[in-house]
Amino acid sequence: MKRDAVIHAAARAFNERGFHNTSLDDIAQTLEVTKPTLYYYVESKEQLLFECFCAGLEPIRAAFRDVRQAEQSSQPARERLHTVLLRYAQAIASEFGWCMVRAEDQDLSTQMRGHVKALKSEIDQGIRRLIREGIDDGSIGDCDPKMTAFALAGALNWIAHWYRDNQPQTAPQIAAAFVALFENGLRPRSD
Amino acid sequence: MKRDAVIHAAARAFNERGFHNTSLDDIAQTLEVTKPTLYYYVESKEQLLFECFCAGLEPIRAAFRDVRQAEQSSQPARERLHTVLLRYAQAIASEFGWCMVRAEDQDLSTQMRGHVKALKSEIDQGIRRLIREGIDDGSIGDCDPKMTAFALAGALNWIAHWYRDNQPQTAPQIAAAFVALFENGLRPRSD
DNA sequence: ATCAAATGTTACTGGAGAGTATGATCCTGT
DNA sequence: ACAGGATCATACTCTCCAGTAACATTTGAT
Repeated sequence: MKRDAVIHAAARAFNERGFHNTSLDDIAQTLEVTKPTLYYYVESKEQLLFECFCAGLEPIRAAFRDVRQAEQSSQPARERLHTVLLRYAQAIASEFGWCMVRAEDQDLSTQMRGHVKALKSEIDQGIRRLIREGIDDGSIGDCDPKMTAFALAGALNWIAHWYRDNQPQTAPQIAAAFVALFENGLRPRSD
Repeated sequence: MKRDAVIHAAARAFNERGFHNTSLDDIAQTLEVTKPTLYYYVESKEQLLFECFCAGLEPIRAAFRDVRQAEQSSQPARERLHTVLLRYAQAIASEFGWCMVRAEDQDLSTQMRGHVKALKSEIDQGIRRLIREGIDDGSIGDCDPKMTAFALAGALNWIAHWYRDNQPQTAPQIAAAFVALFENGLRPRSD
């Protein structure tokens, strides 16, 4: 579907220049078509942003589904969280990172804003739940799940602000370094 | 100086509606004046954003100056980092948080963009340095200073995305929870 | 009192860009 | 071969808003 090409081109453009500094003419030019062509595939600039958001979010939701399915396995929750965070980081480093993380609510209509909030909240709750499970099974030390989830997600979301494709580290390497820090903390460990 | 009132009003407006969804008329209305009055105090919308950025950043720079001055003290670097991060978090939770963290480079002219980048880099380098010192004096475990600085700053910067004044937790409480997590890590500790 | 400077206002310009009206062309099935 | 939908272009409209010109008023120093 060419519609996907439009979504991808939009995501890349938003990534580079931001939503308001990207005109539909810009996106069209990238695809070597004209603006009305875009309107054939999408009904407004706002919807374009929304689609980019959803496209980028999907891999993260998939990660949650996977660990949920493996829930019966005796794997401690901290390791399941580890898995989710790795995939989360890669999603944020994708071309959709900007749309998921930096786009402003105010650029969306009330309905879509509601959708977006619900999806974001779903992710947040998923992380909190894994943290609670970790506290229960002893794989995670005592902490406030809400604040901890904010801190973890924040550090990873921030990747969208500085990551570029020509980075020396690949996304998985960055994710691994981050998760190691979260797990071990700054203070040296004896074990 | 009334100029400060303009800066503050702009910061609050950008915070609530974003840069591009805020017109100068909006800001002027908040102050019960008209648009040309703003131009008496500031020469462009862009400069307004820049000033907000600088105003918000200043407390962070001050925090670095303070710990630098206390460098001779035998305080381990991890504790000095702790201090800086607490003040950093409060700065991000201020009304200037949006301007420091969410504003896009592309909304600034080339020169100002350069300025902003330099200032941000200065902060980043300061954090990295404290981390290196901590590794050297043994108060921080082995880690990559660059990635660690990104993770710490990212988690704190992210506060600007979700913090609202009516939050149950105050900014210092949030900061304390975050720093505790960074220091101890998720894995339970025996000590 | 008076004249600048400082501080504001009303009423514009100019450009950018989202979205559209209208019509051309291509492609597919019959 | 040709009807009709799918795909795309040209050439607009319309609104919003940053920035400005020209003019009013207030304030402070002499």
